[in-house]
Amino acid sequence: MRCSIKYNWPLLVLNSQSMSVLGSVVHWFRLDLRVHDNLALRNAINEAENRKNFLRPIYIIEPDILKQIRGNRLRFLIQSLHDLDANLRKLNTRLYIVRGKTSECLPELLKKWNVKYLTLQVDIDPFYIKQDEVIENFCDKNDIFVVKRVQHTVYNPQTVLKKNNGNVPLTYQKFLSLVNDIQVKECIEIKKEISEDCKSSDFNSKSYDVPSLTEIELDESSDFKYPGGESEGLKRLLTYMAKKQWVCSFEKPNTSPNSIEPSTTVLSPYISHGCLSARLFYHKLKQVESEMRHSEPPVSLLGQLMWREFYYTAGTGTENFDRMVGNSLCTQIPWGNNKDHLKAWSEGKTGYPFVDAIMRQLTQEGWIHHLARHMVACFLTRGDLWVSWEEGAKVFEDLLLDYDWSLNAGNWMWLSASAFFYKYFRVYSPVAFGKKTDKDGLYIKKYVPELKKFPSEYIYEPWKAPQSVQRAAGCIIGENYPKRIVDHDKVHKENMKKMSEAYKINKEKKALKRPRSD
DNA sequence: GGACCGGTTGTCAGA
DNA sequence: CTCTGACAACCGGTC
Repeated sequence: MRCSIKYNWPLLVLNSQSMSVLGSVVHWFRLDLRVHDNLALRNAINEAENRKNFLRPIYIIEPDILKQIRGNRLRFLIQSLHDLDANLRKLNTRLYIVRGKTSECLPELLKKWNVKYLTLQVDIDPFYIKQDEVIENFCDKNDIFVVKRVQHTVYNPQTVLKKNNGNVPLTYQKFLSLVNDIQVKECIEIKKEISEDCKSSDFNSKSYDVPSLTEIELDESSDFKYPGGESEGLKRLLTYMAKKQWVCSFEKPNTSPNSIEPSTTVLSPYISHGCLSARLFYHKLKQVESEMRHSEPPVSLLGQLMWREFYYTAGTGTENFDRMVGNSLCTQIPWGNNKDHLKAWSEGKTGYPFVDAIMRQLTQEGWIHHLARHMVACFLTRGDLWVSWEEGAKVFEDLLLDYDWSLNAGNWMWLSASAFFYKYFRVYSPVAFGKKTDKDGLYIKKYVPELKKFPSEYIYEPWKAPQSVQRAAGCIIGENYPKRIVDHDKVHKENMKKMSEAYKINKEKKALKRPRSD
């Protein structure tokens, strides 16, 4: 179990000055790329100042990550690191970028720097859990005190699970009832400049600088829609919180998935990277809501934040949460394995313009509206292509700026009707759904420019356009834009039957597992 | 055990 | 333009 450890050593234990000068305190940044509301960072600063130790806030860039994540997310990360460095410098410290494999270079540095105290944020992604175990073992053996803080969510998922007798709350309402009476603590502030004594001799070394975008072969010149960083995140938060009427009347299902400019806040990339504290968002929302009548969860803005908490709780309390097999929450469904369909979907070449527009916006900008995610996730899985939600989740992991381990797996299970949501007969139509908020298909015309000149009448179903219309629009279906890869009307009904079968088997299995009461 | 309720966000036809 | 029911009938939580 990962919980924060309280630090109680009396300060008098270490009183030799020569000893304390040699020691270092490290705060290890991962998914908490901010100075505000960062308790682990403040713990590190206090410890360094009290003991006159060197303070080294670090971030580790793994060589693999440059290959693993695509341009948009990598760019967001690098921008966030630049901003973090700048914000740390305002406090008279800096960010030390370390390059290498964490399991190798971190123990080496902890020794080299004579680190006595390491602080970090608890993260629940199995990747981090595994990595942390290695590092914590090393620290244990080398008398390095480790302080871990839960600060990526408003509530501590472990606390919520405990309140539910160790069980994962399976409905949103149940989750809300569990957190209803939990008091949310105020945010942490770090304002005071850090003492000169905490600067090590290598403070000005360029070798620890944040790499430039050009250095890692990313375009620096373009104007980016969602620049990374704490400063951007805070600015965005304050801009939206100032629109009090908008905040209080927000209802998610009434926002548009296909407006040209986002109809929601796009705070998610900042929260997922920890550029913005979820708790700060919570308190700001509470403050605005206290002033007037407002919408309520699940549809309100606060409700959106609670969805994140809901999935974090489920992800924390479930083995193999990001997989179907071995995942107790997930209905076992015999998904197919059509690689061509998966490829067409991920590249925005399904022949369904609305689906393709969404996938292309995702590739280009790294963000799509939540309901747009519904559309394409349903289409890939239970709606049309019958491809496993795990495949879709991998593509989202690659492309989304706001990629988050527990939210990604949780939402994919929701949309594929594998967990949390079960009304599999509610299928999104790739033709009808987008029309509700964008009758003329302006969104499609922006992201699928081949179809720019198509008349609105055919923009959602270009295969229906007569040859003469296709020629006039300069786009022949099957040549300049793909023919649709499946017939939605036909295939979604077949898939519903398959879902029904899978549910039936699932039910029988569950009945077998249930202990008999005689 | 069983009945009932409610679930952020479906679609289509018809009133 | 908004509302309704049919479609076919899911699940978890509660009493």
